[in-house]
Amino acid sequence: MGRTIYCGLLSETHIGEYVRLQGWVARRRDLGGLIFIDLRDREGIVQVVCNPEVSKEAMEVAETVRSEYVIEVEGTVVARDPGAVNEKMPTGKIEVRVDTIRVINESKTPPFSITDDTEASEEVRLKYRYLDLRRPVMQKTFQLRHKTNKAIRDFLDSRGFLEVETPMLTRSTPEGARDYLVPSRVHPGSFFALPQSPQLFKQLLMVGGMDKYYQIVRCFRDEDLRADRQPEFTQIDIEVSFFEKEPFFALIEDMMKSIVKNTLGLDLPTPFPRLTWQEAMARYGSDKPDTRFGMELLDVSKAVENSGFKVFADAVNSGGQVKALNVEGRASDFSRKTIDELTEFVNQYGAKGLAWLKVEEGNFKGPIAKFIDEETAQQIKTATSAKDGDLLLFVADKPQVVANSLGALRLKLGKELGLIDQKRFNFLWVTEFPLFSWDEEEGRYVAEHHPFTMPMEEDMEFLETNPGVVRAEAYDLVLNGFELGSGSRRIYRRDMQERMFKLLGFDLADAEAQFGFLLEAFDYGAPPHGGIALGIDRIVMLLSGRSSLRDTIAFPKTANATDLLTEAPAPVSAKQLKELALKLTDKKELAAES
RNA sequence: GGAUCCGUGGUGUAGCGGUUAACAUGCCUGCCUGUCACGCAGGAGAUCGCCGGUUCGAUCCCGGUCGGAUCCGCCA
Repeated sequence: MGRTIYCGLLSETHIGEYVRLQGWVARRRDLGGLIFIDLRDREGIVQVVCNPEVSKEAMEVAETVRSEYVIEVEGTVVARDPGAVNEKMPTGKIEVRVDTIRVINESKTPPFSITDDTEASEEVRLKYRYLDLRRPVMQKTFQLRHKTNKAIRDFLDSRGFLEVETPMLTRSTPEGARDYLVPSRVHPGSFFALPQSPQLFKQLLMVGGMDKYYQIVRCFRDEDLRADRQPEFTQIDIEVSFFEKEPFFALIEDMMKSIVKNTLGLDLPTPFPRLTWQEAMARYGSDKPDTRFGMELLDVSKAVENSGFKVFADAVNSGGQVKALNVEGRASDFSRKTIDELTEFVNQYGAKGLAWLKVEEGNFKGPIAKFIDEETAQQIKTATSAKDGDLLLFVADKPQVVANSLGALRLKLGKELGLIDQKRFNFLWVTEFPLFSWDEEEGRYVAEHHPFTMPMEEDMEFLETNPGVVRAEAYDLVLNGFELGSGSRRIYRRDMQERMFKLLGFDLADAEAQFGFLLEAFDYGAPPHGGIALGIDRIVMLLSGRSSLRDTIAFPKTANATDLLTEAPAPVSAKQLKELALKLTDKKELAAES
């Protein structure tokens, strides 16, 4: 016979009821003549009491149980004496007076304490992930993740969307992330790729008349990891036919509203603010700005272009810019040593230096102050609104370096100075992304979003003449400085798609070989369409206030792309390799040859 | 591919060119009828990640390697 209720759901309303509980021993307090057990299950913890005056047999069993034993108890829910109430526990006003205990399974002593405040390193937690998952905070995260998925499905169902699955074994296509490859046994020498996203399939579903599609789908990218990047991750992938931008933005806003309402119970204001990519880069130095605090990038290029400080003037006159952050009122918090550390920080982003000025009694102070003439000083003050007690931090460089370094510095300072309101959820659309970006390595333009993105109508004329300025009908949804996902209106005509491939430097035969199926599909009445894909892991991470994607994935990979629990990846047998017609080369030998 | 930080009883940390390798917690035993981080008394528990070098002597210094974390590059 099963449980009658979860431990964590018991409350004063159950006083007097006879219950059967099944769970894990979180803690045992043996007072000699009385034993308390904190019993834990998915929903929480409740205290059960074994008293020989109630049941001598139960007492004897209770003496043998240890941490993480799986037990079943039966007994009566009773109110605790006023003096024995534990205000810190949700179930602290009651306890269960035990009649019988049964040990269902014993447990070795766990390697770390199964509590929210466990001290165990992440390495240990991942090795014993099944124990880590028992911690209440993990249980809550995965309940939140479930609610997120359910909110998405309920919402999209109510709007007439169909969930359609697409292949996991598909073909490798050029562009984009490195593929995870799967060798074909039936076709030696040929490989499937695991999908980076279902992009082409969802477009084909539109050609296939599905009209409104969504899928909660696993995606794979064989690139290096970050705290917010895993090699396999889950997207909510959405595509609609007869796409129109405004209704579509409203749809996604309503979906996010529904997610936040159904998980955290909060009402999200809509519509979300929008920034063009240009403006985001100019003001925040990022295409995914965290708008929970100010301290925006301030352009002082005009102010310093004729100044006596050569570093600044030269930067502007060679096509670069000079921008500043105004750390308002905090000048006295920054010593030379701390500024030196900030300089090292921006060096990582390619900035050659970090100039600074403090404002004291209306005057600039600092090593570069002597190079700033009075007129320039006035102009800098006007451009930055600098006043007494402020610290100005400058980077002079190419626009991209200025944006990257000051954008990152802004975030770092925002966090360290406590400027960020952790309770806020600042959603933001970033629109009008560039269609292309220049790839130094390849010496050609590459698609900023992907090669199926529609250029903006008004920029079409520059496609061949000045591709760098062409904007795309592409947009990102950003939350608190994290990119939740990207979408776009798609190309749906063969001629436009072929033009795009040409611009990307594909020769027509290659394009035909790799994307012929898509081009051919466009020949058969493809409807205009567009969509978006949002990272569910990241959504859950932000909603649950965690700082690592690993905390939102049941069995995540380490930074080194391995699984410490199963020890995957692992070598395979010679027989398996032979079946797949694969031969291994020594990686070290390979490296030596090249 | 690069940078930085970390690796010492089960867990989390301290430590020092020669120590009986320290502390907390956990674990074991005993006592304890209102605890809830129970308390008290006692006890067990460490190849100081691995390999090599320097040294009379290395957990400590140096080099390499493996593992973990964060960031840059990379991630249409």
